[in-house]
Amino acid sequence: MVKGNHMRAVTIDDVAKKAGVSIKTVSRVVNREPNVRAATKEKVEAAIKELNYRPNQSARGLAARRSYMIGLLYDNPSPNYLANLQSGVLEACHEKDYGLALNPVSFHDPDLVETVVHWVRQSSIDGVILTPPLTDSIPLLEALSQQNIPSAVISSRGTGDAPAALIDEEEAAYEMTRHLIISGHRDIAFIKGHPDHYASGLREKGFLRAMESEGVPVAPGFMEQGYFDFASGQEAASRLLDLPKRPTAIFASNDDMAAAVIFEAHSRKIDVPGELAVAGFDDTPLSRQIWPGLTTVRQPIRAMGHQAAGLVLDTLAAGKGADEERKDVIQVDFELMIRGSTATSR
Amino acid sequence: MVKGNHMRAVTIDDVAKKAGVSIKTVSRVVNREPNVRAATKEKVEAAIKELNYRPNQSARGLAARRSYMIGLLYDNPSPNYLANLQSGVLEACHEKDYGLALNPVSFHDPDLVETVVHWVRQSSIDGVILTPPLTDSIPLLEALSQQNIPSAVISSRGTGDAPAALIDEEEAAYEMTRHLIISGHRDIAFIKGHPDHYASGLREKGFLRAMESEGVPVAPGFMEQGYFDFASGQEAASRLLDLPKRPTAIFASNDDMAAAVIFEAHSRKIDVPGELAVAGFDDTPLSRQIWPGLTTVRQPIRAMGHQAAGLVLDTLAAGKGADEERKDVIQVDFELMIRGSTATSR
DNA sequence: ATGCAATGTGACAGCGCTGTCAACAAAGCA
DNA sequence: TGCTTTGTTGACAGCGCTGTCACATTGCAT
Repeated sequence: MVKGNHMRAVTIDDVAKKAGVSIKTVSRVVNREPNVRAATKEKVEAAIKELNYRPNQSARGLAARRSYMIGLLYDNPSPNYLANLQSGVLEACHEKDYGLALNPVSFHDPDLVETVVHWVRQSSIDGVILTPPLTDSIPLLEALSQQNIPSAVISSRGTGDAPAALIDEEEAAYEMTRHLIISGHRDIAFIKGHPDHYASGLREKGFLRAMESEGVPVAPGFMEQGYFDFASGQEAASRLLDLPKRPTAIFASNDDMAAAVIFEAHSRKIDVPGELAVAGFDDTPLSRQIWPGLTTVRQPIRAMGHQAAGLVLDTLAAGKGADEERKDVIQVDFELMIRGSTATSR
Repeated sequence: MVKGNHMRAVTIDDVAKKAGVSIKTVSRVVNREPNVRAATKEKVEAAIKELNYRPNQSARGLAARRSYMIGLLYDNPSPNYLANLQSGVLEACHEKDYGLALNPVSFHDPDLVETVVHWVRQSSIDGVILTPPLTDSIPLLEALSQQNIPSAVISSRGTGDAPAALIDEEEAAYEMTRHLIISGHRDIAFIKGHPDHYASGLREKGFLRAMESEGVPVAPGFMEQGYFDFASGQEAASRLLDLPKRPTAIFASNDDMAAAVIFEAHSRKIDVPGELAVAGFDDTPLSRQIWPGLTTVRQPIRAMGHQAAGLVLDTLAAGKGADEERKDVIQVDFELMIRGSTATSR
């Protein structure tokens, strides 16, 4: 029952002693504060490296009244989305020696705002990243802004003054629709995304704009409501494929629903892409793992996560507050991934 | 440029004042320490509730020399696996007011042990959860044990003395194989899992045991090496389906590889399950999203994450150290999910 | 040289909590 | 009844760091 020789971790004092300076100077170097002479800085950095010193987060957090953590808020996203995003965010955090706290919440929770604000306060979370559909909750955005909590949103509605990392959803949907039209389709159906997500509207708008600009009418019954999950996609597909004159192409607002369309087509022995072309949105791994490969819009989720975290961390580094109305919007490029599900054979 | 009316969060002093006791007593109640009179405890709890008090983690961490965080170590798992597991772990952490720190590492990193130990020390992580294949790194397990860092493993090799949450991998593979045999197959091929994972061996063993006990020989060339990812599954499937006398059933060691088999079959116009039955392992969402639905073994990953976190937190609560050789192993039930990919039609 | 701002550095308090230990109350025992 | 034992509570130090502010040093113009 040896009580573990918990050899004391190296502290700022050790570093200060070794470098022959005061702990405050070490603190300055660690926190990249100005007004440290280059020579001093080097000495300290050498000592840090030699002792392999890493500041104690609890002590830092207590003294500075912050946690050196940012929060990631999400509501039941697809595992692929979450894993990718998280990986990007984590990377950015790691670079800046920040921690990441996860907080799964519910968009429809009536106490959402209070829950989040209280969580941030009591954990001294320094900033938060919001993912859809939370990015579209005006009350939440307002509360965060008003409470002076630095935040960034992923793929937001673009409204609100939080910095954002996003793609041009409408343009992406527009181009995908054009791809279908150019491939020769005219009977194109669309499965809408979850109405809670602002992006759903943008994707729909892009679709409609392409149809209109190309002079292709949208047949009655060709706009179906979906909710971004497989089951809703399946239902929508089922209705579309039961239509007396069914579409020759279906554009679903995300990959899960597109996969469901292909699933339904398969089980009705409808050939994809021969009799039905299918397109999705997101480029999740799923799109490469089903057959035929799913044509979709690639969103660099991981990169967006990284960017968004960067935005929050920059805000933190800069003003130590979300005061100055920085309205950064990082728009990253999407890419059409053309795969088998829209292949035009003949 | 208002400096944010960061209304001071409620502290232990506020609670103590309101309850008319010393802060130490509040601390006792919060930490469920013994020797507090019931009446006192109630007073304190009332005050806590009324003020909506939650202890400051940084202060707690600093004073108690621990972080009230556990770490989740993983090496590039599938997004589905990670998301599920994490969700379970997070839930358990939440219940006990613990935080979760994520740490993606690399199994093949030569400094793995040092990296992990140092991370745990410097972040004062209180305990860790390991996921495959890290669970199979003897040096890592030994280091954690020797350094007295409470840990639990998910689906471990069962060796080592860390508590574990696992399923009977071999039995699951055995039963799945029997399912294929009973369905009338005799030409059954097997795609092995990543050799770094101990579970791969168990699944293979279960397969072989079933074949042997049913007196079904394994044809030459019917054991293929895979690495748990789609690409490797695709290569293995490709080789198997190119065989002069190809299998009528393929059992892949996980869903990603099984999906790849189905993909390959589709692209060669081989009917699944008519000409080729396919079985996987894990029951990821993918298995329901491809066509035909994938027969697979359901592992309750989320529940296992919850359990594993519970094991670590219990250790923490109990001995405040990993001293007493607790060798808990929670074995959870698996379930055969029979879907279209092994349907026996005729 | 001399003065004065700009720059660099350190002493020290204290962040909110837990561990230690001492004080005191209640209960058990002879 | 006095004494020990056990249970309950509080005073206080200090965890490792940052913020504040005072002081030391430098650069530059005079």
